[in-house]
Amino acid sequence: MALEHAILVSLLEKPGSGYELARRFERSIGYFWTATHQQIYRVLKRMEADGRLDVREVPQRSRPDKKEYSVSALGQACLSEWLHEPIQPESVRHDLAVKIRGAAFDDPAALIQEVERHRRLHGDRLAHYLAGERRDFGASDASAAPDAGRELQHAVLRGGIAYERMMLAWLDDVLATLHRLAPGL
Amino acid sequence: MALEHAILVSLLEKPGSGYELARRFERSIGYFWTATHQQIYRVLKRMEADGRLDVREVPQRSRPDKKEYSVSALGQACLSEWLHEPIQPESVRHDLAVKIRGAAFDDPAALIQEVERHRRLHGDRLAHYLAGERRDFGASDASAAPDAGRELQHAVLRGGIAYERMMLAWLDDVLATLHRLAPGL
DNA sequence: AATGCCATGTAACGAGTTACATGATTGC
DNA sequence: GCAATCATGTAACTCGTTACATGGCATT
Repeated sequence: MALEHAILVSLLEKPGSGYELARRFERSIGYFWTATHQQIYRVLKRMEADGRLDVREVPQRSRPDKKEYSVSALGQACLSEWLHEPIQPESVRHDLAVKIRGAAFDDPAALIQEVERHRRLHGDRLAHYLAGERRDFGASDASAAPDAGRELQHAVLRGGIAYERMMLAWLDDVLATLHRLAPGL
Repeated sequence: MALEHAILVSLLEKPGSGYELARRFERSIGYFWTATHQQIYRVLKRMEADGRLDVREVPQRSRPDKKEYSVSALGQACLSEWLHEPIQPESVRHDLAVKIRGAAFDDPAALIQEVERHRRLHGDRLAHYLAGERRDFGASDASAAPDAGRELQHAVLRGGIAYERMMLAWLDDVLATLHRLAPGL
C-alpha cells in the first residue's frame, strides 16, 4: 500500500516521469522502498485516473517525449491523511535466515560461501550509502538555514547505514558459528 | 518464494498441522518470516499435490481432527537444492521511512507520536526475543553435545535481537531529529 | 450466554515479479 | 554494426492480505 505514498513523496521532492521515478527507486528512495518500472507505470496510471497526480506532456529533442507527473492537491491531501494514521511495522522476511536454520538438515559448511557472498553485498551497500552521505550531507554548513526535508532525508539514510552495519556484524557472527560447527574449513 | 522453504524447515524441525504452523509463524519462525493461516493452507495443499509433503489424518478426542504434515524425501531434496543455489538479499521496505521523508511536506511534529509508538513496539519485541533466548539458550551446559540445529537457531535469534536493538537506536535518532525540527514540543 | 481456542477452508483483491515488446538516439 | 540509455508499455503469473464462513469444545 505504501508504493503510492512513496511515489507521492518522491514527486513532491521533485516532479518527474515514470522512467525517472524508476531510477530514483534504484537510488535514494531505494534505500527504503523498491519498485520496478512496470509496477511504477501501472500505479502512476491509477493515481492519475484517481486525480491524485497531474500529468504534463513534455516534448524533448533527440529523446522520446515524456510525461511529467506532479502531485495534485488531492494527492497531497491523501499523503497527509496517511501520515496521520498509524501503520504497523513491516513484517520481517529474511530468506537467508530460512537458509541458516535449514542448514541443520544439510551440510552447514555449504552455507559459508553463501553467507560470505551476502556479507560482501551488504559491505558494498554500506560503502555506497556512506559515499552518498559524504556527497549529500558531508561538511554541512552550520550557518545554513536548517532544512527539514534535508534533515529527514539524512535521518532515513542513517537508518540504512545502521541496518547495513548491523547486518555485517550479524553475518560475521553467523560465519563464526558455521566455522565452529564445521571445523574442517 | 521462500514460504515453501520456511515450511519445509519448520516441518523438518517438527511435523505438524497447518494450524500449528500458523502458530509457529507467530513465534519462532516468525522471527524471520511471516505468513497467515490462509496462505499456509494454500501452500500446504500445493506442496502435498507436488509430492513434497506427506499427510497423515490424526483423529483427536474433544478436538477437530487434524492433518499432520511431514516432509517427504522429494521435499527434503527440494530444500537441499535451494540451499545450494544463491539467493539475492531481500529488498528493503520501510513504511516508516516513507513517512519520515513525507513529513517534510506536512507537520514533522505530528510524526513524533507515531515514531514513539513504533519504538515501543520494537522494544516489546526485543524483550520478547530476549526472554526466548534466556528460556531456550540460557545457561547452556558446556558439557552438552554441540547441537548444530540449536546453534543455528540461536544464531538466527541473535540476528532478530540485533535488528531490534538497531531499530531502537535509530528510532531514538529519528526522535531527536524531529524534536530539533519542532522545538515547540 | 459469551468468549476464546482448535481446526479447516473459500473468494476477491491488491502487490510484486518476470518476460516480452517497441523505437529513437548516442557513443564506441 | 553493437550496445547502452531514454522512454513507455502489455501479459501472465505468483505472492500476500482481508474478509467471510463453519463448527465443536472448554472456560468464565
